Amino acid sequence: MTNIDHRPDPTLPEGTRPTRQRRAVVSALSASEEFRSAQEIHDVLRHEGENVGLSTVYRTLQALADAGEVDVLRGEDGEASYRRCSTSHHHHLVCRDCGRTVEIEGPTVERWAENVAAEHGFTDIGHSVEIFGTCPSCSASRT
Amino acid sequence: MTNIDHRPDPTLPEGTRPTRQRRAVVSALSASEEFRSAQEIHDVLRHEGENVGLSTVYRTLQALADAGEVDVLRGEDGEASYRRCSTSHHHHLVCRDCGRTVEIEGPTVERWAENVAAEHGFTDIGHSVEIFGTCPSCSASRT
DNA sequence: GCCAGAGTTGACAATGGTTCTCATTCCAGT
DNA sequence: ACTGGAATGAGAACCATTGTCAACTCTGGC
Repeated sequence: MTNIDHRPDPTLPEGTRPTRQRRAVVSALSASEEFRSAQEIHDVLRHEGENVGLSTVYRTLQALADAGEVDVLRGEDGEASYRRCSTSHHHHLVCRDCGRTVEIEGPTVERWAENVAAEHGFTDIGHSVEIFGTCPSCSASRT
Repeated sequence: MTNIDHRPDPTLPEGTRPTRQRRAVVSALSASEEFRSAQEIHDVLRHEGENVGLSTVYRTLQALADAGEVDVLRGEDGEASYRRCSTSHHHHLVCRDCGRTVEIEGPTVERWAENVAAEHGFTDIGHSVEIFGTCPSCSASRT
């Protein structure tokens, strides 16, 4: 599957050892276009014969997330999902049926968020923006 | 971007019985300006002498959320928090230290989200926007 | 190569929010 | 009051996530 948008494979944070386990997690992430939960990644690795402990999967994903190497998305149920992402700041357009994701850039929103927050005297501003919808193919296959 | 101050007390969804327990949950929500987790509300009620089971608190909050009577916000840890909200569509500016919340309206973002999604052929569009920051009083009391 | 020590791992336990179960209780209409 | 369906609540179950800690494994220095 071609990588149309700029989403380089994640790289391990500096100062960490490139162990077999961590490489496996990274490669599992690289192999998938969609968001995967820690548990799913753990399963994938198991089926590939790569034995990696669940704790390690969690730890590695968290490290990657902290380093900004992967996106973290929280589902309605609060479960965290991870996906490789472009390094620049961006948001997501997610299909609520199939989970297909498009990365979005929006200078408009960035500025808007900054302004609104500043107006209220808030500093140290961050924001999260997710757009949900039904993607073309899913709305086509709707009975 | 306007600051909405009108936040009516939530009302029980139709077709449900206005029991003592449900009333208590609603009134607890009405009494608070901030987001409260289900557990917190349960505690508040307990201290008020209103005995309401935890399950019931969860059920009631979920019903209210489904009916759009309250806002649901998921913290970083995935815990759900509830607050009464204005009925119109809006977003939040949340202080990451004290949890203080300001409701935000942003026609700009609404339009932007619609457009972006439409560009990609997505339909049935919804979105979630939250802005995080440090509020004036919290940034003042920082050591 | 060998060693030492810090980094890393993983089986398992523990945590904690949320949901489920089901016997009991409450409500509305007759 | 009577009755059936809705609602409740104590506790168990669930399950993602985090903590524990002994065993293991890199890496740099010798």
